[in-house]
Amino acid sequence: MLQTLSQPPSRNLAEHLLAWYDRHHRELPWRVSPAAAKAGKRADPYHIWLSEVMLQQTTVQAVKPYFAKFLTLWPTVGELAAGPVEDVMAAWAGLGYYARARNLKKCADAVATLHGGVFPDTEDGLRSLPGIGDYTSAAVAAIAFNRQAAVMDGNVERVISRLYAIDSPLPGSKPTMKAKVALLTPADRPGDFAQAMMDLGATICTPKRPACALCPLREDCLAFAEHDPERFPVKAKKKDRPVRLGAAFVAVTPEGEVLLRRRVETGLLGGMTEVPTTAWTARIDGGDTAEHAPFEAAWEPCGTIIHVFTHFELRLAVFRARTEKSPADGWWEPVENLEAQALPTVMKKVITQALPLAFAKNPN
DNA sequence: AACGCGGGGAT
DNA sequence: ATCCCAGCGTT
Repeated sequence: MLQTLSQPPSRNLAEHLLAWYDRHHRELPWRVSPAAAKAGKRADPYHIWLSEVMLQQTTVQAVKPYFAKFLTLWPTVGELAAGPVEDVMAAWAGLGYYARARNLKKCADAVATLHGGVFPDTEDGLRSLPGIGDYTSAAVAAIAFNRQAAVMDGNVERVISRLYAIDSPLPGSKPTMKAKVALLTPADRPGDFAQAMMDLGATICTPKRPACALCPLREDCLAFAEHDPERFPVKAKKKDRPVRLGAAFVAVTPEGEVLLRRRVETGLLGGMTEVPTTAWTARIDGGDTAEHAPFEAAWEPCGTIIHVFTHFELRLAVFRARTEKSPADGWWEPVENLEAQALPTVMKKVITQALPLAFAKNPN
């Protein structure tokens, strides 16, 4: 015991956490369990990369079905690189942060053409690829390639800030916290250590009502000693969310086709598909919101939808019209094909408001 | 360093 | 209502 007590606490802590991880880790589709790893199974870098990009600011539960769909459509990074970006956008529709999908395709192209179809196996090499930043490069390097990289995401920030009772606010304290993680990360099993920290943050060291009684790091935790773990991490307060208004137009032909457009590649919902809308502004000029419709028709108001984005709330008045194919930007898509389009959630809300059965399994 | 960028689940 | 989620790229 004297030996144990005289060891650096960081080494003790990592071993303690890994022992907890061996018993309590979550089973995830892209994860190689410690038992399987001991039997010689290795993580597939393509699977780890794909899952990590999907998991950026996105919950495990939301990612699972998309991860399965992508592996079915594109079993290897080479097949993903060979496919058209439009198919990737359509498959990504609903998952959000669509720049990730464009960069996912760019990254697959770079791996295929610049790296012979094999992912770089170092943190720096990965960091140079599109859509891979500080977190994802460290995570893939550690989990897929067993590199001693310091992995820090929102979960780890919370664990570290509590462990050391860090009072300075995020994001300014991030370098300090990353240095702490680097000191804790073991040369042996760095990937499991990273996943253990994230599992701990996701299941025990939660934002609200953390289960400290079950925490393997309780004895080392300064926030627990203070009896107020929820005080951490300290964050700068965020701005309030403004409201933007606009109108959306769902035009339907007698043949059951809907007018669609493609949004510009950059910015909000970049490269995704939409129905025509007015600009989204703070106020709607006058009361006649149908005046900016894509063409003259008997536009019929059919209610308003509300959609909340990260930095503003959008309220769209929805208009519907039965019409012949009128000259307009975009294309006319049969209703039964809408499910296969790259329609973000806000546009599915608009279309459903105008055509309640548009996305039903049997539209009749 | 600050900001833009989705969508959904938990509280 | 509010917070948060295995963050990244741009300015």
